[in-house]
Amino acid sequence: MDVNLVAAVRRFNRTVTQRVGALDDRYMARGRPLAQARLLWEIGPGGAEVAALRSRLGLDSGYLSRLLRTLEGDGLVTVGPADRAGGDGRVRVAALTGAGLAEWSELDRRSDEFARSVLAPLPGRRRERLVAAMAEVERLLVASLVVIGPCPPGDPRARACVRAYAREVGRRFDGGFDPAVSSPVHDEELVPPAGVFLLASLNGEPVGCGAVKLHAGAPAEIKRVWVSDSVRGLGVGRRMLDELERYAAERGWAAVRLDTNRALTEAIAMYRSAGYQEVEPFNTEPYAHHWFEKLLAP
Amino acid sequence: MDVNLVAAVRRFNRTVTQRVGALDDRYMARGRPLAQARLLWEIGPGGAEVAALRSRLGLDSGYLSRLLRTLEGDGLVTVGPADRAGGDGRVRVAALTGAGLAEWSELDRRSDEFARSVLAPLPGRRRERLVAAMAEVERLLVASLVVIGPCPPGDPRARACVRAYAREVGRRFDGGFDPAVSSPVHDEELVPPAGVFLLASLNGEPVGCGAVKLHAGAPAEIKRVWVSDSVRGLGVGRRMLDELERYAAERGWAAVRLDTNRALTEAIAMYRSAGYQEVEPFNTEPYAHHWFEKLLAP
DNA sequence: GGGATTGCCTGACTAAAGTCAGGCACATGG
DNA sequence: CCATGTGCCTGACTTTAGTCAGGCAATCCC
Repeated sequence: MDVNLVAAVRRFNRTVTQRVGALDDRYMARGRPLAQARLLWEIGPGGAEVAALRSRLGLDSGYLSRLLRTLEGDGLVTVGPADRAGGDGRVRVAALTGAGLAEWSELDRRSDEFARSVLAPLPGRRRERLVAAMAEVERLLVASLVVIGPCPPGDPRARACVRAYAREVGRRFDGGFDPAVSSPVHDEELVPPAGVFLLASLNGEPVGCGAVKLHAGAPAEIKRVWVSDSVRGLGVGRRMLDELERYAAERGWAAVRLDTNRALTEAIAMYRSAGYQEVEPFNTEPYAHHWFEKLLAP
Repeated sequence: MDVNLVAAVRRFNRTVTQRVGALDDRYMARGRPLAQARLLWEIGPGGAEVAALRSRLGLDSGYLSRLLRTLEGDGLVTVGPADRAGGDGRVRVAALTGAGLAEWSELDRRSDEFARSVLAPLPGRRRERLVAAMAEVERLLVASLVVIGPCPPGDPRARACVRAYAREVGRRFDGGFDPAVSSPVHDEELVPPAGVFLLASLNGEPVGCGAVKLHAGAPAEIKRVWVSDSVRGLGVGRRMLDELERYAAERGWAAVRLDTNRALTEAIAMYRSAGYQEVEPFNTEPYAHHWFEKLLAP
């Protein structure tokens, strides 16, 4: 990887995280310990479950409990049982009191003020360029936060991805898409050792999927490669494809293949650029127009 | 200010400083307290004076001393008197030992690795776009770190700016620039109550200057407005002008004026866009081609 | 040369952050 | 309905970060 690019990223990290980050903290914690301020902020006007707070802030259970007790003692927060009927009686939710809400608004105001202080010294044009550049950095950084890993096909997140996939395909195919007509894929085929289902997640939210079936005595077959709109163009599809190929290659398969619909033009371009060759139809999938195959390096 | 811009900056701050910043810290501090790791890093292979470390890291004198003692105890650092002949016998320099250098290299390697991990998931094109956007964000953020404040004209930083100003003017004027020919400005004229000299600094380094003389019974006169190349285009000149005008207005002056050379085209454009009107020559400055005046709001 | 200043150090603190073990109440799956 | 697990809590700790006052030696400025 180009050394100049790496150096530029390092410079950016240094400038931005140290200076802006540190300043941001000072703005947040108004006399209050930073951890408390962050917690108060994270609870927010709508309240939050204690478990959610723990995972969002990455805090130890005991430490969080103590922080909540302190805020409760200051009259900013109330912690009580979740009042959802039929809910788990163990989970507790934290909510802001009137005073807590006032405090939260103050934090919100300060956060706003800080953002303004970043923009204020710039002339109008540059302001817009800064914001545009920030949006681009943010969007592209997201790519490094997407993690791809195996997931049972029955998992709700996996199901959500497959549904999103079907919805999109239904919207884009000329004559719509009827899952009953397409050749079916059963969950058992996507569980090791028969195959695998991979999920791409961003901060725990599913943003893409892909699967491979390891057919005995035939090339492995890639299915259901899908990437959410929110992260399209960030190379997630390509990484998914790489992972699926790697899975097959590591288990001894020498080739993978897949079929696709002519409406999915970006997908087709990606397959070609990833080294897939168009081949004669190898199945009778009614929605397919193109069939691809790629030989895997051993 | 546009609410959308503010919201975008806040989103950026949140994503970048919290996620990237936190990760960066984890990468840095390998088992060692973060403050120690940062200090080790800041000392660097070339060593550093203790005073410099204190100001760069913003640490309390006692705390820094203790940190150095700890690193010394771990055999990573040696602290000794500065060995420059004729140097101040009180200043001490910290230097890395062999083990310290190894540790430093490891930190460097990790920092590199982290930068790579940000770039790695992206396809090549996007990688370059990310780096370009980062560079733009960094550059434009710098504007918010520039502070403008009064400074005695005899201060070495002020002198450095005035020298840089004269150098640049000498380079750009058709026939060069000879300070002896130009109408002189004496330090006393730029000290309250006669006038003021303002310095623009970025992290303590001078990056621009400007001065105003409060003539009795005449418009105040703006002199020596200069901005370093490194921060040009970020609105620093305009801010400097605003501050100088404010200074004069607050003390009861109703107008400011200035003269300038035709070679300084951006400056002339800035004066016009800031509301300055071209007027007849009000002095006999040999290097001036344009004279401007602006009425100040009371 | 003597008083004030500066650079660095030590001792004596405090507050914040974070860890760990255990305990109670509720939930869940046989 | 019992064993096991989960969510939250408390008590008892440690480590890290940071502050403040004072002190010594070198230096600077009359």
